[in-house]
Amino acid sequence: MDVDARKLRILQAIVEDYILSNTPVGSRTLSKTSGLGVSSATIRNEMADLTEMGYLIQPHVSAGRVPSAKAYRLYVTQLLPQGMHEEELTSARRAFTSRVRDMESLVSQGAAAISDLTHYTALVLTPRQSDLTVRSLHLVPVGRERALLVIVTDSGVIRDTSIRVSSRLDAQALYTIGQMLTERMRGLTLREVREMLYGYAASSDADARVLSGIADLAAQVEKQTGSDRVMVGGAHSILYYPEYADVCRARAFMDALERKDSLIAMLRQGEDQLSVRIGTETGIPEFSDCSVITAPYRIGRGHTGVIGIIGPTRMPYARMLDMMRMFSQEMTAALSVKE
Amino acid sequence: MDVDARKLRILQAIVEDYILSNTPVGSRTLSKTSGLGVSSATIRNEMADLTEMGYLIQPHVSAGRVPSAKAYRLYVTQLLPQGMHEEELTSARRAFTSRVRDMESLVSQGAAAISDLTHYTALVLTPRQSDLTVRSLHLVPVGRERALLVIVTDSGVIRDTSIRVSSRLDAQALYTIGQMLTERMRGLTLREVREMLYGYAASSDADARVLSGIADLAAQVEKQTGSDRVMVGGAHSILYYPEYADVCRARAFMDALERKDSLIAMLRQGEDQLSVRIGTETGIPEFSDCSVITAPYRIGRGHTGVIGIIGPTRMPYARMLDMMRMFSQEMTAALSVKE
DNA sequence: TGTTAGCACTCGCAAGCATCGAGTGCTAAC
DNA sequence: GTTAGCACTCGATGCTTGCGAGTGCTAACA
Repeated sequence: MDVDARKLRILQAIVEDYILSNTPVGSRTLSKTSGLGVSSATIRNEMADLTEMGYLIQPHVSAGRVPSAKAYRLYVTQLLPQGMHEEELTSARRAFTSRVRDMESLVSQGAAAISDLTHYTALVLTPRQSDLTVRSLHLVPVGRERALLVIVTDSGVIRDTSIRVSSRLDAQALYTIGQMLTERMRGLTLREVREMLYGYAASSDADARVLSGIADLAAQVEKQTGSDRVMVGGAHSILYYPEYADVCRARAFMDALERKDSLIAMLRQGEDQLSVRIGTETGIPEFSDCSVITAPYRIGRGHTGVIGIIGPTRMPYARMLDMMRMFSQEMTAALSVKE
Repeated sequence: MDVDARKLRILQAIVEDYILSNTPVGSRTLSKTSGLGVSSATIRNEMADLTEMGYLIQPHVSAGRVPSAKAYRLYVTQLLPQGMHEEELTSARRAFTSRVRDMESLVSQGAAAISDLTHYTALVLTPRQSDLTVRSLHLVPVGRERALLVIVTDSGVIRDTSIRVSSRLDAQALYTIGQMLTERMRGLTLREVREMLYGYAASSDADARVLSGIADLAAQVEKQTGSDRVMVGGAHSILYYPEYADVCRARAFMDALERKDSLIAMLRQGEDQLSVRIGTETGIPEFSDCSVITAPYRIGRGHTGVIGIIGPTRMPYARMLDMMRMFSQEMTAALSVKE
């Protein structure tokens, strides 16, 4: 059997009706409201075909039809209405840019901002940074035996951590050490820096305090740069959708959000382009009734992070895709201006 | 009427039974399980008195009794069992200290750690910092026209923000400016620094770039130090309590957690000592079925932050009080070692 | 005078049952 | 190919009923 033009139009009407109403769509209501100009009986016939083909699901024999994941997939791939809601988009853009003005807040508050503006749960994956190259290193005294290590990379990203240093080192000495480290490490990747520092810790004949300081530093650098980090914003948004009126489901959803490693894997998969994953396509069982829209953002030369939203499969895809595309552009723009 | 010793014992038994079971406590079960050595009829008489006095509530005539907020208050004030669960406490202490090893993670991850260990929603209020005094300032170049401003205070707290600076300033110039600023501002409070910087911005005859950089900086300092910040951890913990099986209630709870200003006001109220607030004592309508336990922690000389947990009034108060006391000690210890 | 056994009574809860109505599938007519 | 008509399905709603945990009261007892 073939999905002809009329079937497509009916399917589109069902999906869009269901997205708004969250109740099974009946043939009678559809023939009245959709403006297709055919009677309910005709629509019933087509619906029977679409059900047979797996695009529609009947919760029970005397209820209307509900779109399946396959239907959403078809809808997103072929049926998305284009270029609407310009005014909504520009106001969201304004709200977003005014909130994430500086780079630090971009990643930490980005998730909250995206969630606020979409009313879905937002995910932000920070770029992996082991292969950024170092531009300079600085040591700033912050107290007895403590210094702040600042690493400036060629993408302008700062990683700063507090480390322990020898009490014999004053501000001037730390400044000099910073310059020395900069000279030796400029142009190396963070991974190389980490390995070099482990080398130092093993071979240097300086006193134990400096040794342990450097080892500390290496460990910190490794921890902070080697692995992806993911931020979740607005997890409670899900409670506003009737799909999650059951607390057990909401709980399972939120627990899944805590398992950062699987989230990271999911986000990394759609790393290079705007993508929609529907139901089981997410690869996470708890999200099999959800859809995930992800978009990459770039920081410096080719290092990508990912932003995403997650919500019930019943989602206004067109609007959300436009929004995510916009957020991605804004994040990338914000991060490249600051270099 | 008087609350005699036997009434107290019965009330204690009811509260503790209810905390575990979350079902109204009946006279028959109580006489069998509590080991009070009196019959159910006697307990019924006492229960009737306690109900009349406002300590117990009857959901309906043929259900057992449920403790009122007044009962919890009496329980917390007079009836708390002392010095138990040492082993649980030490294991929690170990888990906590291993997770919040350095100062940066202490505040940001503290909320998550406390929530994980208590299974309640955790709150961490950062100390107000406008009256810390400055020890030194540093400017670190992080890219074209951008520098990292690091403020070191006498409590060892670092506030760092990224600011815009003139492109004509290289690393050496920034270092010198940092030294100059340090000389002028050492010993001033952050508030004075902010005002001084506004003065600079208004009066200086340097070029516009430096002016705007300084103004930027002043605004940032004001933003980051003037106001309290509160972190919420484990908001979804609430979903595990049957009291919040209704999604509407859970939603109201989480929405209330988003209103940071009222949270801050609540936390600041119990600022100086370990405190329990029950039901309406929290001062937040959405939390009128909740209890809040807060404990102060100290950073440097006298600057206090507050940690707290929030959950249903049906809460194992003795254990949680011990835990919060411990967390408060650990936070204070961790923050004073790092000075 | 305080405690206890006994008993009638209350009322939420779950199960059973009838009713309702939105929506379907099928058939026959257009 | 489309449509009107009609019997049928089945979840949702609402009502009744029986059950049982728990109460309050009374009278007997120590």
